[in-house]
Amino acid sequence: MTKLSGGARTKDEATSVNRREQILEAAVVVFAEHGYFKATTAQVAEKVGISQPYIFKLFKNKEELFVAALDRAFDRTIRTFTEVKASGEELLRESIRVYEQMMETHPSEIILQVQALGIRDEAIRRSMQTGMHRVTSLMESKFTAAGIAHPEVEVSTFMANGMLCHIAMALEMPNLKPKHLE
Amino acid sequence: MTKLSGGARTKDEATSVNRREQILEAAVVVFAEHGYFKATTAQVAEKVGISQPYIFKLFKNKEELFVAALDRAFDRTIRTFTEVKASGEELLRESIRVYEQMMETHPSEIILQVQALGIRDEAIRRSMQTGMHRVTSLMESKFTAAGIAHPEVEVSTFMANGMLCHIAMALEMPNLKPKHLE
DNA sequence: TTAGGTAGTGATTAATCAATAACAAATAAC
DNA sequence: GTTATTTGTTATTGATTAATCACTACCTAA
Repeated sequence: MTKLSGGARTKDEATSVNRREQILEAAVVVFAEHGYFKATTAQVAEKVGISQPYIFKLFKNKEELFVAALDRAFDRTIRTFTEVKASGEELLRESIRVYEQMMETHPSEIILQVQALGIRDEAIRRSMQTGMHRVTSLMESKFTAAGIAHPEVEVSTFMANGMLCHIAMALEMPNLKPKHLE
Repeated sequence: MTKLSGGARTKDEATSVNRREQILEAAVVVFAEHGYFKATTAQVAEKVGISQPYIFKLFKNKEELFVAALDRAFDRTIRTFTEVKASGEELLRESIRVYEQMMETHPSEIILQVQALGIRDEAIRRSMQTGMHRVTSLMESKFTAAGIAHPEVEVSTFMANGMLCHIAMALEMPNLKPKHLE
């Protein structure tokens, strides 16, 4: 086997870095399906194909695992919106488009964000706060750079409709989705 | 003591109807503070001044208690918006006003609604669905009766901003509140 | 060849809590 | 004044599950 440093090994090899990723991927799905408290670390482990205790070698506790999964979801959100290259008028339309795309490709991460809204846990709330702040700030700078008239108001409306969309999905109420999207 | 039927006795008397109300009032606060899963029936009981098992004489289980508390929160929301007597232009402004008032007078019920968004439990989700539907339908009929141009779109925007407001409160992020409110 | 690191497991536990059962006291009814 | 009903309590348990501990197998570098 070739000598390799760090995490740059082949994909199916079990480095702890790979395991972390696998666990996170499973955790997002399990947490989204059952909710933070009902989901068990055993379910996550089973999905990955490892033993339940091993999760605690890579994550300090269940809370930290959830926070890491949540951060992952926000990372994707940020990345998705960052990649939007559109100017002026089209920025809003294009942002909505990629958002809707993300709802289809990564529904569990959306559900996770909705769940985190209601969890009263300190660490999770902080993670949620910074996540929301990151998205808001990003959109504000993009809207401003695009020369949109009242960026603050537009971003606020964008976030409001985005959250209503999230909620419609989490509650399985398609009729609740923002109306002017069509 | 006068013989009375139903729940129309003096307030400090311990009829099961009164107890139900007391328990619900306490439950709203306890659930809002700790979240559905972390909150214990013992905490609710302590706040009322009764024993923990007695709660199960009046509510089948914890889930039913939460659902009853949630329904109560939506009942108030509905009542609040129903009482708005304003026509045309002013309906929206007045609706926002009473909503903001409710956020100050009954914050726990708002928090409860946000929490319920993320709970994956069947019964709770159904209750949340009908709650959201009731509010949406009510506002739609009011907006329509007031002769507002595109009632569906206006209601959707109203709901979106309302939910963002809820979220801003639950996350303690005042900056997240809809911008055009000021 | 041995010393050390990485990846992983099985067994267990300590704590928590919803829910039940069995009992008691007060109130109302006849 | 005795019976029935409502209102409540104490004691207890059954189930769940995050987290720890002690241990093994394997690889690799000197």
